[in-house]
Amino acid sequence: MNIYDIAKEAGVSIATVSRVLNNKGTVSAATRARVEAILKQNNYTPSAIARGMVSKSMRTVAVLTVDIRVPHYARTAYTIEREFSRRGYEVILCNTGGDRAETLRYLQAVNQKQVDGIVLVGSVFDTICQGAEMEKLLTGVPVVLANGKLDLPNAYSVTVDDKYGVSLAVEHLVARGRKNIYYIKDRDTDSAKSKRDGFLEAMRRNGLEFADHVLEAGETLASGMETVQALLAQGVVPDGIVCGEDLTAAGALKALLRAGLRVPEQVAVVGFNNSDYAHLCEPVLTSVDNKPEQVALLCVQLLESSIERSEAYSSVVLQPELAQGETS
Amino acid sequence: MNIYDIAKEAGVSIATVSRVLNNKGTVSAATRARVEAILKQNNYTPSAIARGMVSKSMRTVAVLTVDIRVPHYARTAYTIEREFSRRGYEVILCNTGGDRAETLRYLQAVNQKQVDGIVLVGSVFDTICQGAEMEKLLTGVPVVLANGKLDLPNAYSVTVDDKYGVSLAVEHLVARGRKNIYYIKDRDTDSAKSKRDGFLEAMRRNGLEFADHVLEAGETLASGMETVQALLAQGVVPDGIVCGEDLTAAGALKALLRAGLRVPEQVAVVGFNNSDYAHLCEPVLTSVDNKPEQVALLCVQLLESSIERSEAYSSVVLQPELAQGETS
DNA sequence: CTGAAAGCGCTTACAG
DNA sequence: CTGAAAGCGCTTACAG
Repeated sequence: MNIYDIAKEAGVSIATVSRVLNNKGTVSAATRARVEAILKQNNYTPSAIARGMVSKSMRTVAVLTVDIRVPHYARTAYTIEREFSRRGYEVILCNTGGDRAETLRYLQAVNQKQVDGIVLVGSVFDTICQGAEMEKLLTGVPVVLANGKLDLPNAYSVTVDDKYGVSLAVEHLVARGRKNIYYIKDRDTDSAKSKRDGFLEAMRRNGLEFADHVLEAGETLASGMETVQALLAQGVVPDGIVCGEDLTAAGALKALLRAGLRVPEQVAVVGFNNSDYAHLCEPVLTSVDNKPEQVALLCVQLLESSIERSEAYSSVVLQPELAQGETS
Repeated sequence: MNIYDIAKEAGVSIATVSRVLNNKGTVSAATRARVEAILKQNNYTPSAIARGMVSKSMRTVAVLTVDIRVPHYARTAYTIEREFSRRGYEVILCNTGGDRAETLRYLQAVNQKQVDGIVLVGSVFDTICQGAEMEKLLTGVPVVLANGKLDLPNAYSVTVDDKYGVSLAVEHLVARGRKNIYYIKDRDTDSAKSKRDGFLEAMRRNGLEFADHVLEAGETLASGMETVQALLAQGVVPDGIVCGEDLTAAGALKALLRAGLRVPEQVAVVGFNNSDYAHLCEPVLTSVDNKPEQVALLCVQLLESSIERSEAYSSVVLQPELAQGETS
């Protein structure tokens, strides 16, 4: 059932049907009523593909992220999807695994589908999306990065000041009298580096020893746990641990509890993301809230303005806050 | 840059360009080489919309779920997305919130976009998708349900035997000598009811008291905690608790630990989903593994067969397993 | 207020 | 092996 069938049944031209469909142009009340009745009784739905053919838009945006199973990405992607849905867009989800080749594949695919915009969720993308090949794909379509930066004329970013976030955590521990503070770093993205820098700066500012106080871990619960176990095995008992992720913080907490240490009395722990993971911990993890919902909402607003009014916007930086739990 | 531009530059017809693009029909080696060179040097990408116009397919599927932030849905949706991506499809993500009106909106949208298939993730959809209005939207496109059932000729389902899963948990506790076992039920979906039935049946089978042993809770950590706190406040100390979700189980565990009870020595706890939540708990939660990745993979295989070969498949039921942790 | 016609960018029989 | 033409289902100037 297409617009021709409707036109025939209503005894009008397809142009008229199109007009009532889109409430555009002028149609006499009588004609409109007749066409609408036929539309209804045939349960007609216009083809978005045919419409896209002429408008060059399918009202679809692509969200590329590393892995939707990571709660922080899920929260961000969720809000992005909901906000775009309210605005009449569908969202294509892409799990790139942080892999360059996969990212390229996805960008090619959504480029062929002529998405109206792209949002890149995660700090990895500012490194991954370098190079002429990538830039070609990211050009000619509005792009916005959540927690990343890209030097392209059509790319905007919404970031959280990760460095400040970690420094908040350190200052918090210092205010509670902690001096022997360690940091667990879990990745090598720009964001992970800023966090580490925030740690180092805050430690220096407070005149605390920080040499060898940055521990490298993987992005898993087990790795957080093992890292702290290794530290304890060396005979080092910190009085504070700051982590770049709640997941590693939960692992750290596990290691401490299993070693019979009391948290926060003997060792305080602070995580990052203020996720469900933090709330699940017993005691509940103190964590840096980096506001993924706000980031997501701003991303959508920037992208929508870019798409619909092709306006130029500046990028936005949000300040994180400390969410007090019971581990500090 | 469209196919006409390429044709002109290569001095051939658009039909020939289309042939080399699709490796269809026959093209002389010389012509092919010339066209390919021009394609490359212009960085040409065919419009998926125009292709969709003729093929009536955008090679896109829609995944409707309640809320991608729920880890179990995230794991399912992740695998679905990855598997479809490998097969050359993009995935549209829809967070319906379990709401009927929203589900309808999403179905209308993806219907207009003529998606090639729909996967419904979650037990809510078998109740939500009842009614003529819904069925009209779900007709004419292959549909597959993960953890749900729908009585439509074109709808298949992959389910996990939830009832059996919970009975596994009960038998496990009984085998460890537990007798005063409670169940925490957190929703009212068909799946939640099967789980409860699994509890009741297993208790009956073992000759254990089960009247008033089903506690109603919300789908949150706090609610799981409060439910157990209320039970303890009544002076009841169970020796085993089975939960319909890891999240409520984590809450239950929290309540027990805070009440100074030892887990599993005094009270054993079993969750459901074998999620990261379970692993985060200290001690690590024993949990029923309901294999979301397997479910997702089967969904994709069923849907793909339906789409590409329009074959009829029967639905699949998977058996869950118990994942032994430290709380039992 | 309404219709005929062109155009969006492809694919696919059909001729040759 | 190659090209002319029709068709996919719409929207949009342009006439009238």
